Parts: sequence; structure tokens; C-alpha cells
Amino acid sequence: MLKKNKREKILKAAISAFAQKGYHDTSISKIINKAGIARGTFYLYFENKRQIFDSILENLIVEIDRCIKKIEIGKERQNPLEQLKDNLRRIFTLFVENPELSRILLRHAAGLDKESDQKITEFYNNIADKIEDALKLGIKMELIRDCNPRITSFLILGSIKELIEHVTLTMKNKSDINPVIDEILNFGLHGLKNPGLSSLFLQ
Amino acid sequence: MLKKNKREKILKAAISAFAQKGYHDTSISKIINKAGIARGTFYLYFENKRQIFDSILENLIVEIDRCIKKIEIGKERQNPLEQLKDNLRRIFTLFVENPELSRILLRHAAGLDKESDQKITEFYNNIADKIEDALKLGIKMELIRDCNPRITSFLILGSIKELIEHVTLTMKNKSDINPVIDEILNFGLHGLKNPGLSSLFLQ
Amino acid sequence: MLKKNKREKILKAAISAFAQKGYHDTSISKIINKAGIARGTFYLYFENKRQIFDSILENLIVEIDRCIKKIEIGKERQNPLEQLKDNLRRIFTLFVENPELSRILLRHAAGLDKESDQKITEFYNNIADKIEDALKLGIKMELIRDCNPRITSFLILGSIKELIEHVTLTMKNKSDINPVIDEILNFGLHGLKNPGLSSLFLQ
Amino acid sequence: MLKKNKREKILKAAISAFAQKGYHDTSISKIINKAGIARGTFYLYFENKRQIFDSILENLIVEIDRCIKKIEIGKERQNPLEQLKDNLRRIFTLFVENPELSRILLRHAAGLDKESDQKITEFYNNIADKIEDALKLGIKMELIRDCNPRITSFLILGSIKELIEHVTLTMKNKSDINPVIDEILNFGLHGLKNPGLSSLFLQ
DNA sequence: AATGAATGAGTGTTCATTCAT
DNA sequence: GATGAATGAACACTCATTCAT
Repeated sequence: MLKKNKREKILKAAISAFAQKGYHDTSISKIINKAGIARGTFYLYFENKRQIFDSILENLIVEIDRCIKKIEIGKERQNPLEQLKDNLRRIFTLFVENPELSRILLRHAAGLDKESDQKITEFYNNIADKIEDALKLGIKMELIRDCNPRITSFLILGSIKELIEHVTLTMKNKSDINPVIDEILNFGLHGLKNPGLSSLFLQ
Repeated sequence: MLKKNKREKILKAAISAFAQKGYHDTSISKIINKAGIARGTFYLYFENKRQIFDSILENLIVEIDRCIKKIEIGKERQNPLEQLKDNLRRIFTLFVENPELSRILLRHAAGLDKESDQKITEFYNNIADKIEDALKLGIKMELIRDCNPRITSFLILGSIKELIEHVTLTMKNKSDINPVIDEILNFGLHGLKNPGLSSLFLQ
Repeated sequence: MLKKNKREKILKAAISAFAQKGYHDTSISKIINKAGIARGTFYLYFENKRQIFDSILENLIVEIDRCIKKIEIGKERQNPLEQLKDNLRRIFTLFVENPELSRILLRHAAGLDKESDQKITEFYNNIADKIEDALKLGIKMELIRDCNPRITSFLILGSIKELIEHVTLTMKNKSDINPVIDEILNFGLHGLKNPGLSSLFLQ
Repeated sequence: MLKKNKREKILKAAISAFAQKGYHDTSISKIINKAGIARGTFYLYFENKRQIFDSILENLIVEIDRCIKKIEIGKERQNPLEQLKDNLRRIFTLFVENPELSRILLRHAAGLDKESDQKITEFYNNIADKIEDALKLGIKMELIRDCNPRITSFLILGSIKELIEHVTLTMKNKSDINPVIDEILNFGLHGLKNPGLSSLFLQ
């Protein structure tokens, strides 16, 4: 129990440091000072600087994955749109409640090295895959118009990522999440063109 | 002339190195080896490691800005949609033709330090501002439905950024750009819902 | 205790190196080799190269100051001449016993940079001030003839400095100090003119 | 003639730079900027940085030597005291009129390296030798009381050096030299003790 | 388990000197 | 003679990691 506590303490210190300064500008000294432990102790709980960073990232990725539930159709399941909203709500809540982790993932995780880049890329591809699957299902069910589901999945992924970054920087109160999500859905479902406009005009 | 050439040579070497390994994992030694020059020569053309990185980034930012022309309405101007397409075409072409620069901007520029982060943030905010202005104009002209233009600008920005990253990693041939742009526009204008579907179903 | 020892070891190595080669021709490598420690260890005990030099100098200045006791008149105090002799004896002993420190102060400390120069100048001015005060007291007590005490203080200071430099280069045995001090005092008190000589001859 | 001029220009620039910043803090860049010449040109006139410094120093040493005329007795010669005064006057004038050179000799010349140190030492020893010779002559002629002429020569040399340093830092006007020289002579000849005082008191 | 002194490979930067033009 | 771009040896300093206590 004590051991777990100390590990947590170090993790917390590291998260705070990495979020503020990024990987390279965070020294082990900074982390151990924040955690109030000795230099050697750090290496009892983590292999090295890189590993604690990866560990933080991995944790976050798992958490995010947990937020995304496959959208399924069925009597016992909710309206697919509602399932989608729930996914978004969980993800936004996770990020707003953990702005430091968000910062690490969105600002500092990319570009560390080949290995790390690959992990991040894989993670996003994974999400893109899930979006793609959902799109394909939607198309098959004729809920969604015909489109290139691969490209579209990245469009959706990108818009959500960017909004998360914007929101975690500006929003402190998670109660404001719902209107943001509605905006995403409106954008994604209906697009921007004025529905009252003659379709001739914009083509 | 010779002097210009050498500067270019160093820049090219640095761009290649930074793109591959990022800022921190690129040593001056690597750059000068790639450029085939002596250590001291580097410092004849650039103040220090940081400055050459900033210089590369600044250059790219200027190039990107040059791709984005304000969308304007008028007899002599093209259809606004066509203007929008041209903007996107220019940007995608720039990135596809300069995959290394893209990589530096998208992967390695963020998270270097406070100052650099601010510059990047400012750059993106600037673009978001332009998108926002265009949206407001579109709303006023009733080409675009009512929406939160700030949030939507980030949605659009994000979807484009993500697609650029995806495209520069996978696309080698710039002739493939047009269909991608069409996909973006379809997504942004009409959204994803199947227009044949009863609106009741998806609300 | 161990820690103190290591600091002393580094200081000793640095003093020896600086005395031999001066500040600029002494590299950190030289110091750590002499001290038998690793590069990083040096920086555990001293901030940087400059600081260890300043530290050595500062120490020496304090030691020298400690040698100089204010000459005071009073029943419990010795003959002022004896007090003066004691001051000189302590100073010469300090220098003869620490020829390396002497060398650093007299040869290598001046001309390092503005800041260092100022410190040295201040130190010497300080001593000159003390000499001046002593002179003024002596004049007031009519032990000493009328003279310009400021100028004279520099004459005295200079003669002692030069002799110290000469003595530390040539004298190994501190038992030889006394005659030297007598020579200084004779010179300073009675001057060089032959007292048997008609005063007319030399004016 | 032109060639001579350029050499002079470089020398002047170097003297000014060395006087201000010392040997190590003066870069070739500084010198050539001050002199308004190109990098390579410097090396047409001087072998390297060290050589121009030595050259400056050597020049000054020769000038100083020229100030010092052997004190000789004879019908055609002036009073020896007057000869001594003339020597001092010439030296002080030289230094006061060339404060930069003074600074280089007194502050920055010592401690450069073994070779340079030796040259300086030799120069001062040379002067001390001359003083010693004069002392010996004075003793033989019974103008000067018995003393250790070697030690005393350093006392005299030191007092003059220190006063020169003080004077060049504070005195701008060479007309003020005479009283200073009188002070030196009074100090050196008669010492400081009050002549009216019973000799018992101070022994 | 905890400590923190010790390590040393690695890096950015400077600057006197050279040499082709 | 004059130039100044090019050179590369040399150096101070950092910091993740280790290991004896």
C-alpha cells in the first residue's frame, strides 16, 4: 500500500512536470523534488525517464480507449446517436478533468523518437479505425451518406482532437461540455451549408 | 551566390535531420555532417541550433500563410467555393511537396518550450481566425447555416491538420490531392447524414 | 567529513593548477585529473570554473585580512612597532607557507575581467586604507613625520607586495622572514640616506 | 609608408583592446574591427595574437628602459639626486601619457604563460638590478646608509610600481607628477619616523 | 526499501588561424 | 597586398543513471 502510494506520488509529480515543460525540459531532479523523494528511489519504481513517460502515456491511452464504446444496434442498445454522444462526452470529460494528461498527449508526446511516434500513430490509427468501422456501419444502414470512410475518419478524428486541445486550454468547467458536443455533431452530421439555400448555388 | 548556396545546403541538411529525429535528437554534428561542412561554418550562417530551427519554422509558416488567400465576394472574384478549394489545394500541395517540413511543423515543433509553443499556438489561432471570419461572412450571406463560428473554426482546422498529417505520410503523388479536397468539402458542407433519410430518424 | 575532504581535494588540485598555469590555461579536465574525480563531481562542489577561482581568491583575501590587526595604543597593547612587525610577520608567513596561493593572487588574479579586477582593487585599497589610518595616527602621535598619507600608503603597500613576490619565489624557509621584515622597517622608518651625512649634501 | 601606417593602426587598435579587456577577453575580431581591416590582413602584419601582445609589451619595455639612465658621478653630471628625479619624472610621464600601455603592463601582462612571465620577471629583475647598482654605489659613496641592497631594490621597485598604478588610474594631468616624486624621494631617503623624536622611542 | 554522492558520455559553442580568390 | 569564408581543435557544462552504504 505504501509502495503504491510512493509510485503514485512520483507519477503525479512527473505528470505535472511533463505537462508544464515537456519531456526534454523535465529533468529527473525536477520530478524527484516535486515528489519529495531521493534520486535513487526514483529508479526503484521506474526503469528510467523514458519509461515513466511511456507509462503515463500508456495509462492515458488505456483510459481513452475505455471511453470509446463500440456503437452497436440492437433492441437493448440506445439510439446510435446517443451512443456517439456518450462516447464524446466521456472523452471530453476525461480530458477536461485531466488537463495535464491532455497536454502531455497532445503537445509533448509527438516527436520524441521513432518508437514513441509509432505508438502514438498506432493509437490514433486505432481510433480512426473505430470511427471508420462506425462510418461503414452507418453507410450500410443508410444512416450515413456515401463517403470515403478512411479519409472521413481522419477528418472526424482531427476535428475532435483540435477541439479537445482548444477546450482543455480554455474550459475549466466540465458542465460546458454538452453544447460543444452538440456543435460537433451538428457539424459532422449536417455540415455547414445553409439548408434553405438552393443547392445549385453552392455547387 | 556561393554564400546563398551554402546557407541553403545547411538548411536542407537541418530540415532533413530535424524531420527525421526532431529537435533534441538532432545534434549539430549530424547537421554539419549531412551538409558536409565544418563545425565553425555552421555558426557563420546561423546563430545557434535553436535559431536555425526557428528559422525553418518561420519560413514554413510564411509559406503557409501565403497559400491562404482571403475569400472575397465580387464580380471579378471566383465562386467562393472555388476560392476555398484553391486555398486547400495550395496548402495540400505545399505539404505534399515538402513532407519534411510538414513533419517538423506537425510532429516536432510543438512542445519545444514556452516561446516556441506560443508561436505555434499563435499561428494556428491565426488560421482559426481566418476560418472564423470566412464562416461569419458565409453566415451573413446565408450561404452557411447558423453555428458557433469559433468552435467550428477549430473543428475545420483540426480536420484539415489531421488529414494533412495522414496525407503526407501516405501520399507521394500530388495528383491525388483533388479527390481528398472534395472529400473535405463534402464533409464540411453537407455533413455525413444520409440526405435521403427522414430527419426524424437522426434527431 | 568525507564530503569536506573531497571539496578540499578539488580545491587543492585547482589551487595547484591555477598557480601553475593561471585561470585561462587551466582546464576543468586538468583540475579533475589532479583531483582524481569525475567531471560531474566537480560540479557537485563548485558551480563553475569561475566560481572555484573566486572562492580560492576570496578565501585568501580573508586569510590575509586576518593577518592584519589594527595597530592600537594602550597600556595592554604592545609597542606599536612590535604590532607592526607582528602584522608583517603573519603576512609573510602566510605567503611563504602558501606559495601557490600567493602566485594566484599576485600573478593570476589581476586582469581576469572587470568584476574580478574590481574585487582585487578593492582588496588592495582596503589595505591601503588601513595603512593610511595607521600613518595618520602615527602623525598625530608625532611618531611619524608629516607626509601625504594616501600616497605613502601606496608606497608602503607596493614595497611589501613586491617583496612578497620576490620572497615567495626565492625563499623556501620561513625562518628567514625576520631579517627581511627588519629590512622593510628600516627602509620605511629611516629611509636610505646615510644619517652621518650632512643634510645639505642630499637636498 | 602605407604599410607602416597599417601596422600602426593595428597596433593602436590592439593596445586599446588589450588595455580594456586584457589578453584573453580580446578577440582578433575586436582588434580588426577597431582597426578597420580584414581578418587575413591582421596576419600579414603579425604572426598571431600572442605575438602582437608580446610586441606591444616589448616596445613598452624598451621605452621604459630608455627612461632609466644610469646614475653617474662626475663633474659634467648633475647632482645624483637630480639624476634620480629625472629618471622618475621620465618614467611617470611615460606612464601617465600612455595609460593604456600602463594598464597592459601592470594588469594584463602577468600570468599569461611561462614564457611571458619569465620575460616580465626578467624585465623587473633588470630594473631591480639597476636600482641595486645605484644603491651599492650610494653606499660606497656613503650617501646611503648600509642596507641589504637586493631586498631594498625590490622595496623601491614595488613602491614605484604601486604608485604608478595608482597614479595612472587617478591622475589625468601630468603636471601633478612633481609632488608625487618628491613624496617618493622623501619616503625613500628619510623614511617616515619623525626626526624630532627621540630615537629611543622607536627602537 | 531508501539514499544521494559519484559518474562520464554527450553537446553546443567559440575563436585563433588558414588559404583560395 | 588584401580579403573573409572556412576550418576544427578545444572547452565548459549537463544530466540520466549507478551503486555503495
